[in-house]
Amino acid sequence: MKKPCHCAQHSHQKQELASLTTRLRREDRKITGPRAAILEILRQHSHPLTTKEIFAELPKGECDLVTIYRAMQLLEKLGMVKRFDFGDGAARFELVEEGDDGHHHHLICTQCAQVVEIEECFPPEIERRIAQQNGYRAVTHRLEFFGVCPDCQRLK
Amino acid sequence: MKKPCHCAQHSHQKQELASLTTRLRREDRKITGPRAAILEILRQHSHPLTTKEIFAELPKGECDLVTIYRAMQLLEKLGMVKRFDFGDGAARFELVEEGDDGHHHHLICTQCAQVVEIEECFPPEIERRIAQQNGYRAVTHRLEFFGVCPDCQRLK
DNA sequence: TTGTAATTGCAAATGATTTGCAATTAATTA
DNA sequence: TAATTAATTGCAAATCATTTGCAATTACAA
Ligand SMILES: [Mn+2]
Ligand SMILES: [Mn+2]
Ligand SMILES: [Zn+2]
Ligand SMILES: [Zn+2]
Repeated sequence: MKKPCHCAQHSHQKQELASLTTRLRREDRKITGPRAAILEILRQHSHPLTTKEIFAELPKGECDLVTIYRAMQLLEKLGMVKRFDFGDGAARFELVEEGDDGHHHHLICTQCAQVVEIEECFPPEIERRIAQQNGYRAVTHRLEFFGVCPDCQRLK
Repeated sequence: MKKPCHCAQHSHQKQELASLTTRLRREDRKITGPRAAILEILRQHSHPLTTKEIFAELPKGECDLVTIYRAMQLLEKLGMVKRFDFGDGAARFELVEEGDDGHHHHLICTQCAQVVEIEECFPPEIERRIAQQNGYRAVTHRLEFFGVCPDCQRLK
């Protein structure tokens, strides 16, 4: 049996798993094998995953693809994951910290699909102006960047 | 037979239609009934249209839905239309002026889907910084705004 | 342990888009 | 103007991601 590790990094992760299951139970949801496994996989990745990428990482037979689709719908509704759209027809999901809305953007390589998490956001003042000029309320945006990553430039 | 009209507006449209067919022929493409009809519909709209919106506007029996899908693929490849993704599963297309790449954005009402064409773009200097910091080249972006339009605010 | 609502698997349905293929046609060419 | 041919089209069927119906299973509160 492994000794439990209490370093900052791992205690953070443990914390997270507990808080995730708590969030589910708070909504009268059950912690099931498939859900725990899905959350675990999402926790191990810093970039958004497609439904079938999650499926592929799951020990074979752990659960049906449909179950993942249903889980992602639920988790999104509960605000536990954020859905992203890279424009290739498959939705991607990323875990969201409690209390956060998960809004952020990515830079995706058009050749190998490598993903970089982006800190920058569309300037709020410009967005406010756009909303105001058109009389729209509660305006937000979807934004993703595309380009050629360093590796793919080399292979040119 | 109707007399030809030479007012600014119509001559502009004629010009455009001619230039559109020219662009096609330049690539050894044929000007067919369906294509002319599709281009004509696109010319009459200032917002992007889905394939089935185009289909619906076409005189019934004018052409098959598949033909529109194929036409949009061709027109996109030739740079005559720009494809947009509002995240609802259906691609939208807008005519692009010759020599232009059609890059721009929209503000979409999340309740009634009303669309506003947006002039603003993501600040180039910030995009340049994002590209540089990550070693990416040829970086561009996809960006759409979402909010509640004036009409839908009233109906609240 | 029991009761019950939540969850799951499996098959089938959807909806958008693509593909195969034989018949049709626009645009040359003779 | 008629013959020639590559491009185009219609129709059916195939794909792909995602959703839905339903009966069997299960988490978990009492
Ligand atoms: Mn991310
Ligand atoms: Mn537009
Ligand atoms: Zn943003
Ligand atoms: Zn832009």
